[in-house]
Amino acid sequence: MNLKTLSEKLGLSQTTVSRALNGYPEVSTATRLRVEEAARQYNYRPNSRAKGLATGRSMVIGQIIPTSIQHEMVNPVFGDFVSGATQALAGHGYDMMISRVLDEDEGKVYRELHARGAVDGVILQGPLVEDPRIPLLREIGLPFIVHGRSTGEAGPYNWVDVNNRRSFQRATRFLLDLGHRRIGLLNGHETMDFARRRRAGYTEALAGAGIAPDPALMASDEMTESFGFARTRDMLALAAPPTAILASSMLAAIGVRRAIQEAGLRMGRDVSVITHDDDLSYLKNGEDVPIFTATRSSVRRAGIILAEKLVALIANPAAAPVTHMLEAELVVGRSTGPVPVKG
Amino acid sequence: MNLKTLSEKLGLSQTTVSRALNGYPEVSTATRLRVEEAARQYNYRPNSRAKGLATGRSMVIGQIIPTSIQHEMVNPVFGDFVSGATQALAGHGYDMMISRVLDEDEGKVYRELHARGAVDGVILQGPLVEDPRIPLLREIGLPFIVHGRSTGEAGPYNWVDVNNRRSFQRATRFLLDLGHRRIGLLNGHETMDFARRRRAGYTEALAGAGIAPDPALMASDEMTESFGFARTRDMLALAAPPTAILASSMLAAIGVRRAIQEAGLRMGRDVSVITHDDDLSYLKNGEDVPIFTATRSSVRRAGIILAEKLVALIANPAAAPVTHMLEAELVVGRSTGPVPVKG
DNA sequence: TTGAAAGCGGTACCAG
DNA sequence: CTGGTACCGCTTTCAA
Repeated sequence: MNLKTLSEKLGLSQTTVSRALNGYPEVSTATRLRVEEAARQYNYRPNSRAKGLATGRSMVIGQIIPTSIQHEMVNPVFGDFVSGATQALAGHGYDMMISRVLDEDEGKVYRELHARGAVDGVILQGPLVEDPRIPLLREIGLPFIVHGRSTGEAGPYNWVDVNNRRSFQRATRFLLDLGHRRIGLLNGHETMDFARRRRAGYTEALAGAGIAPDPALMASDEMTESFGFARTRDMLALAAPPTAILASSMLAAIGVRRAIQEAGLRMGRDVSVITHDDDLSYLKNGEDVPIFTATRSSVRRAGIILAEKLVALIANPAAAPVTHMLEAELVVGRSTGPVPVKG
Repeated sequence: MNLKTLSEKLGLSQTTVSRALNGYPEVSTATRLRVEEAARQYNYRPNSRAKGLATGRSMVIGQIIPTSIQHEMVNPVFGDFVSGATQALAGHGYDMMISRVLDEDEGKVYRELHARGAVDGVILQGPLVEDPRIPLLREIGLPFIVHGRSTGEAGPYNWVDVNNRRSFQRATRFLLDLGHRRIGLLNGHETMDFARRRRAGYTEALAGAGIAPDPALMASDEMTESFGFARTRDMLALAAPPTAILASSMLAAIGVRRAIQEAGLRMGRDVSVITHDDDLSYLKNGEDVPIFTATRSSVRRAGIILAEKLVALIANPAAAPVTHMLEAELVVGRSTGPVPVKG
């Protein structure tokens, strides 16, 4: 069923039917109701491509899958982000399109998406320090919003980020307050902006306690389970092992926990772990592990907020840059008293 | 840059330029080269919507995000599937569009996608036993391929699935061969077709060893970490606890490991765990934990295979139904000798 | 081998 | 308040 046949059935012009369906005021109520009824009856939906051609907008938002370069695996919370963003976009009539790049040349893809008119805007994931994609998107004039920020980027841009620095500062301070002095940091790749900020928060908190950061307690790499495992094992083998560890991702944390277990130690007794995670069963079940921030649900929420901002941005490109800072919740466990400090 | 201005710059008609760019044979080589050069120079890309309008195809494949109903969280391997599928689709000029439904009425979304002409085909995720979406898609005539199968579906349909039954049969048998007699199964919701098949494989293997399945050792629910934790804890508290556990997902397995640890037991010594996982560091590091199948990479591979089949299917709708069975690898650990059996 | 023109299915301007 | 018509950018007959 298309507009032409629908209007013929109604004995009206395409113009009138279109207007009735799109809420234009100059249509009589009687006609509007009649048209809406018929549209419902025939299950009419305007063709997306035709509509897009006529209006010059695609009503599609693009996103490039953030795959880790080495293992071409996707962050496990990606789905949650997409779920949130897609839901929010749908509320404004937008669809979400996913792309992927094999090589490093993400710029080529953005250029092409724009040239084809395939998307009205894009979401930029996993920003690096001094990320070249930002000036590129600005140059080609494709509306975009960044999930995260990019240190070193001078110009204005729109972003939604979680307060990584502050979160890790608080988490570190929390551990310091419990009496820990040797705190390990398993961080993401420090080309990634978020990782840089997390380390900053960590070292700031240490500095506040008069502790110089120990390179042997800081690792940064792709956040896989084996990374978490290997580095934790190394750290636990040190002459002065850490009594607490900050893990920057769910996968890494799994490795951390396993390494602790294999070393014959117990989490929350011999070694405290703070990590991004969202399963509060740790707390519910009395495990002495403070949880840092609710990744899965917060990522979903970030997707929603980000999508809303992007839609607003496209509607009004002249508006001032949009920024939004999410504060991570620091959910702490039942360990109100100090965790026994080893060594 | 659009076709009109490009052809004007070349002093050719739109027709000729279009033909040259789309590889039609009736264009002289000289013209073709000239056109291609100009297209490159001006970075010309045909407008997707216009092309789609003219050809009647959208060159877009749709997919609805499989969110778990209760916790609205997305399977962590979803991103890997999308990554694989998107990559394969891109090779054929297709884009991937993601949708999401809030209510149970996925059918409405399919109807709309089809009516709008937004997609040329869809990928169906997470099929249930007797899944109503399959007859629905058939009815509305939208090409589709199922990731998994649906027991009880009489008509023909296209699918790509992993051999869940056989995998769990082999895994169970492997444990039986090691001397285990009490084997727990943490399964997904058994409305899901894959969960039903996994249980079948499990019970078949037990039957082969003359063991009657014990309801106290079988749990099935949404595969979260807390599910894995809680049910494992329950099972370990039994008078006759399991000496091995089959966990149906990565998240559940995390919970399993934690419960084992909390009970003061050691994995691979007191309790063996077989699970879907892909981080081979377990093996590399000598942990006595057999790994069942490489989820992340195999899901990615499934995405690729599925996308290829769907593209072929759309190109030739009259062809016989496409089916593809993936055999899961059973990667076993270093425990060539029997694992000490407790109790 | 090339080009003119008629769609594809909508939107939106301009009349009436 | 309603309708005629000119696009939107591309493909595809049909003629030349």
